[in-house]
Formats: sequence, C-alpha cells, structure tokens
Amino acid sequence: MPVFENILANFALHVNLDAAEQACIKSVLQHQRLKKNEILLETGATCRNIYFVDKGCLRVYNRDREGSEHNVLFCPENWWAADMTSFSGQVPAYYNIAALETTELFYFSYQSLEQLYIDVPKMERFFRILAQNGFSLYQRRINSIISRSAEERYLQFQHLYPKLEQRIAQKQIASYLGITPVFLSMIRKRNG
Amino acid sequence: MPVFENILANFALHVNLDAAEQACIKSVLQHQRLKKNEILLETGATCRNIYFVDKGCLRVYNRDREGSEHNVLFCPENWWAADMTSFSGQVPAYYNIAALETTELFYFSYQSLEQLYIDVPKMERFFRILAQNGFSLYQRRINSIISRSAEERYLQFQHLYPKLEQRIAQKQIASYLGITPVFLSMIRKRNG
DNA sequence: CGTCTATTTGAATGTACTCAAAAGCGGTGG
DNA sequence: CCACCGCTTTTGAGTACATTCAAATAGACG
Repeated sequence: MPVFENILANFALHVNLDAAEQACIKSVLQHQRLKKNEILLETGATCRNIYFVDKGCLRVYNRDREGSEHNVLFCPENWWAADMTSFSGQVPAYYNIAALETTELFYFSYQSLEQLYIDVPKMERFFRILAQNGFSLYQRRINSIISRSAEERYLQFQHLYPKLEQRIAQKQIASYLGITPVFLSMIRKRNG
Repeated sequence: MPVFENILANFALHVNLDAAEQACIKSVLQHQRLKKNEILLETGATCRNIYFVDKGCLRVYNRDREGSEHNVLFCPENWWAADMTSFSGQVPAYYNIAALETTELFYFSYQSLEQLYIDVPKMERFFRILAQNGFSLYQRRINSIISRSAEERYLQFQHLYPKLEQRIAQKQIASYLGITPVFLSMIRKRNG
C-alpha cells in the first residue's frame, strides 16, 4: 500500500485540500515502481500520465540524429515529470523519460486528471502553478546556458540538485550541462 | 478604443468563451502603448501584469554581473509576456522586459486576473495551457542550446520567429542565441 | 549632414571537443 | 572471495568552435 504523505505535502504547497478532496485524489492516483534504467516514456509515444517522483530519480532526455542523448531535466524526490506538450495535447512525445535509480512513482492518467479538474477544481490551480514554476525554472536554465561557462553551470547544477551528484553517473550530468563527460572530468579536477 | 480581435482569437485557441464571459474579460483588460526601448519591467520590481502583445515586439532579458544583457525570449504579435515567477508569486522579478519596437499591449493586473479566475473559470484553464506551452517551448530551447551548434540554433531561430530577423537588431538575436554579435555576423556570412 | 551605434572584418586567444589509451569501479560467476 | 568483463572516468594531445580586442565600414536617427 503506497504512502501518500509526500504527494499530499506537495499539493499542500499550493492548494488547501479538505478530506473529501484528498480522498477523491487518492482514488484516482496510481502507483508504479521502476527499476534502474527502465523506460517510462519513449519519443514518439503519447505521454499518457503525469508522474510524481516519490522516491528515486528520473531523467527527461532526447536523442539527436547522431544518436547521442541530452538530458533536459532531472526529477528526484518530490518532482513532477512528463513531456508536457505530449501530455497536455495527447500528441506524440519529443522526449524520453527513464529511471536513473530504482524509482517509485505516483501518477495521474490524462483522463483521470481531466476528470479531476472537474471534480476538484483546485487541481486546475495546482497544475497551473506547477507549470508556471517549471516555466520559470527553465527560463533561468536558458539564461544560465546562454550566459555562463560550463564551469559556472556545473556549480549551479550542484546548487539546484543538492547531493544528486553523488547518486548518478557523471555522464548524465555532463549531458545535462551540454558538455562532454571528458570535459566535465576536467572541470571537476579543477574544482578540487 | 482598442480592438480586441487578436486577443479574443488568442483565447479562442484554447477555450470557448460566450458573450458574457468575453464582456467580463474586456471589462478588466487594460491597454498600453510603448515606444521603442521603453522598459515595461525591471529586475527587482514586482511583475504586476501579464501582457499580450497586440502589435510590435518585446524582449525578456536579464543583465549579468558584468553588465551584459541576455535575451531569453522574444514576444512579437500574439505572444504573452511576463516574468512568470514574479507575476504568479508577486515577488521581485529576475528579468527585465522592454520594447524592441513601438508596441501595443493588452494586460491583466495580478488582482484582476485572480478575480477573473473566479468569475470566468475557463481562464484558469487558458493560463494553465499557456504556461504548459511556454514550458514545452523552453524545454525544446534548452535541448537546442545543449545539443546544437550556434549555426544550427540560428537556423532554428529563423524558423521559430519568421520575419522577425528583419525587424530587430542582430545583437539582440546574438544575445538570444548565446553568442557574440561578431560571431553571428560570421555565421550569417557563411549562410549567404 | 553629422553623430552615435551596429555590423563587419581580421588576428590572436581561450574554451570545449574529438580521438585514443589507461585507469577505476561495479557487478557476475566461478 | 577473487577474477574478469563491461562500462565509466581520467588523462593527454591535437583540433575546432567561439571569443576578445581593435579598427574599418555601414546604418539609423535627430
């Protein structure tokens, strides 16, 4: 039986839910467990669910024509993950999503979330705020990439995702920073 | 007297509004005209309004420690502009917003939009979808910056903002691409 | 028309990449 | 429990992409 503590705390960051609303949400929330490297979504498929990471870590990435992968986002505990475009329009996804560790998720299917917007209108507000926050996170990330050197971005990564560096492979971080693993290794050497 | 045609068409992309709802929206929509280089929002101030560009073009940018500016977004006709974090939380802004041309805007103040979410719940949906779309636009932009060369990004810029290149200064585009105006000039030379 | 700013051009420099090889580390099976 | 395999990280050398600085040219606007 899953524990709803983290996800309810997450909702509580933006909306106040009464017991009936919480019950309504719990009744449609689904639960899933992923092993390391398991794939949750593949480019071209439709992103049918929006995921809350209860434990573990996901990465959102895509593969370019040459076949190399680029991470756009890490989702450790208490982050939400989806290909937003694919999910909200129910169209083919641009991104892949995979587990970097053994991961436990809650998720809403597209249909159950649309119904939930009707049954619990506060959820519409919650996901609007969530999207806006994601929006501003990305806006700053763009800022960071266009205005800072790889070394500065690496230090920002450490700040945004405390302790994560110890949990995941360096090549994943390099991919997130937009540099090669070789160059990240050199940066790390410089920074003790 | 402003013409509501463009902005109503914009709402209609995501929600169907009846005459009463439209009237309600019109009654709180405000209008503003900006001259070229006029500033709409400055870093540190609170972003009190969310703007719809009816005519002209805005840029969203910030200034780094060394004093140089970095554009994160251009907003020509039919785009929405705000510092989302600042607006949605009513906290100090990270970005500046300024006009690249003579620009005509519609806008909602924070208070009037919060009230509008109550009076016209469809607007909650509209702005959730808007934020999600912005979110996915940025996600792809990050992808583009971390995986493509400056030259490829320049070609993508031309595709995302057709004709805009003719309207604004090259140094603005260079700032958006995260390169120097000098290097953009070299790229343009190569591409005929 | 003159002034101010933007763009172009060129040379030298620095940042980050590729390729290649060696070293380290984690898991699996004997 | 250790040895081996495969993958990740490190190290080094040479290269490509993008920058800085400086000067010349072109454009915009009062």
